[in-house]
Amino acid sequence: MLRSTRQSSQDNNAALASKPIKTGPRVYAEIRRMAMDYRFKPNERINEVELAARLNVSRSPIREALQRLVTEGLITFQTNRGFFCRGFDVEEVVNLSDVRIVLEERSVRLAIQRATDEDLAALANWWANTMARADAFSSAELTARDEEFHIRIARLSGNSELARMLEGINTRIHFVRKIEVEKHRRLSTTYTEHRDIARAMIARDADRAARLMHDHISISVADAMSTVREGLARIYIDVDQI
Amino acid sequence: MLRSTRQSSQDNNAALASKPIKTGPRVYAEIRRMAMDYRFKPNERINEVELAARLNVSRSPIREALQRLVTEGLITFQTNRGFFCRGFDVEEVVNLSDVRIVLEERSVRLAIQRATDEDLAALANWWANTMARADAFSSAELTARDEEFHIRIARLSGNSELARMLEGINTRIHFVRKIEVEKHRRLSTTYTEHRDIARAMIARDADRAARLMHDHISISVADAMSTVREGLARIYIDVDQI
DNA sequence: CCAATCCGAATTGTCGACAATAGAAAACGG
DNA sequence: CCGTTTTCTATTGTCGACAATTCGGATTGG
Repeated sequence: MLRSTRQSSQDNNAALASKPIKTGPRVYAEIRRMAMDYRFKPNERINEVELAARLNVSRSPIREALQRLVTEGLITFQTNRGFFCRGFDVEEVVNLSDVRIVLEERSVRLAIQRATDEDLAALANWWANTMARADAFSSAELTARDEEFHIRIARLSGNSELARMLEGINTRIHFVRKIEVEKHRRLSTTYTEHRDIARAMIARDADRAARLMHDHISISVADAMSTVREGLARIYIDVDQI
Repeated sequence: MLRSTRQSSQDNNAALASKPIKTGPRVYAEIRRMAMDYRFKPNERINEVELAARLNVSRSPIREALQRLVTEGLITFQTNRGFFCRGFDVEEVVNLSDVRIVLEERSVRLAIQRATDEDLAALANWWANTMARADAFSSAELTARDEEFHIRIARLSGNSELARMLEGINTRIHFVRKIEVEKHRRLSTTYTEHRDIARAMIARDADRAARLMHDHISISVADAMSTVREGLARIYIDVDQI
């Protein structure tokens, strides 16, 4: 016998053990992560009912979440045809990275202007700590740390809109970062580059910090792109998960 | 006797005379414009049923549109409390403008690199034409032309993501632009500034174009902000429309 | 054998209904 | 008279249902 969907969704939450997140935001977060990780096949239509069934909710919260993700650029939409996972588009990544570079340069410059010595020291220490424990982290965790380094600087810039946009870009190029991290697991150029950026910030050397940031991003993006072009990166994993 | 809502919405479309736009996108566009023009009282809650009644649709398309507008930064949202019109926040405008400056600088630089001579000539001609007919335009039309000038450059940059972000910023600072246009109706500094930018682009003088763009934006924003701070601008109009 | 046309199944678009929640008003107690 | 608790009302969150549309396969004609 069927229990009401509402009940089952409650049960589901209970089953997830102490996760009292409202279903709306939860659904949004889950779908978002799926899109970030290319868990939908590129360019394939996203079936609303199927997704709804999988997440144990009705189509309403699904559609709301999908609509939001459209404006965030994670998926696309065509009237009467539905939502589509974006394909992996090299030009898109290049464009986003170009934007990212100027925003991150501005970000460090503002942070150098506005952050306190304590803030910058904390940043450097946090990163040093991360570097020291790098081996203990999974690739996913390392990717998250990489992203966090940049986001922390954006926060220190004092410009919340700038931070917001960079976060938006991050979610869209998440996959590229993942490639980089997995590829260079041991080859720790990223780590020293971040360290040097932090040092330049502490020295309040805006031009140097901006240049380091610029190079850091362009090099890693170019590297990731060449990996992609050589077909060495698996874009998505076709899982028959529950 | 009540006709089905679907029918009445069809009738509504027919009544609007040759406007066969689907209701979903139409609703989104209308609400978006309302938000852009601060037709909701700042910081006030947006009542879904009221809005639905006014636009002759059910709450579903309303909510979808509102969700999208949240991610675009035009309105805010709190779980179980609903959607709120953003207040007019000076710091937000300043932050957005700061971002806008770096993006527009990048925009001109890329356009200078990539656009053809014809493209740039067309830009300059179009603007010259606009200037010549400036007196015939309403303030709203002039504002639109101002926005279009910048968007055209963004398109010429060849970076669609850049253009997209600038469009997003534009919708959020639309009100500030409107202030500027209404204030300087006759004082045509904007017109000559745009003209000079176009000329610098034709001359392929990237540094000069970028600098002009930078100054153009910072000056107009600073000017608009002082107008706002002096309380000379009416933020919204309380209309008891239909 | 291929192209165009026509169905029928699958999917989206929108709706009205109901449950859960928040906020306001009323009742209560000090 | 003021602060707290309770009740009530207005609003949001989610759902299932149905209409409109699209897509793929079968059918037909060349």
